[in-house]
Amino acid sequence: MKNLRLKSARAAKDLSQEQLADLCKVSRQTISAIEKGDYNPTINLCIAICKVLGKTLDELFWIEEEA
Amino acid sequence: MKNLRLKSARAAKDLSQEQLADLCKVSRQTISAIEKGDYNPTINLCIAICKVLGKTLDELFWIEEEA
DNA sequence: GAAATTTGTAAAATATACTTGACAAAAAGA
DNA sequence: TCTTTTTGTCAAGTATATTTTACAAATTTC
Repeated sequence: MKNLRLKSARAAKDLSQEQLADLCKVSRQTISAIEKGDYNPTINLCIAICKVLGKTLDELFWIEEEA
Repeated sequence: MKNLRLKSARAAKDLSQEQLADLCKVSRQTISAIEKGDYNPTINLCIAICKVLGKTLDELFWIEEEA
């Protein structure tokens, strides 16, 4: 499932995937894969992304419904 | 760094590490390692733990200060 | 509409999350 | 004290997160 909240938060800071990736010290493909979904990043990376984008874990990564 | 919030939330539900592990479909050692700290679980596992314990990501896994 | 930037995606390699099995120490219950 | 349960930890293996390189499609900018 796509993570549109992340895509939106990144857009709000006017950052490209590559810029966000650099700030999180991770590759561009990793950011792309997370936004694309079907991906299971580590909590430390999620926290790093949240801090760069000024959001919390719940705001960007919490999922209400999960099969 | 130890995750005492997780340990506390588990105690509040009166669950052993092994019981929590079973409910999260993960090994006991993995739960032990997460509570012990120095560990970097995936976001999906964190979400599974949160749901079992009735907590949110921010409550159990958010970190204010990170070197 | 050409050039530059951004994004999607794929394959192979590497790093690391997680498992399994096992044993000892600590804690809890009798 | 004795027994049972819980927890810490280690070593070797498996699964998967992440990297690197690369190319094409899409978007933006001039």
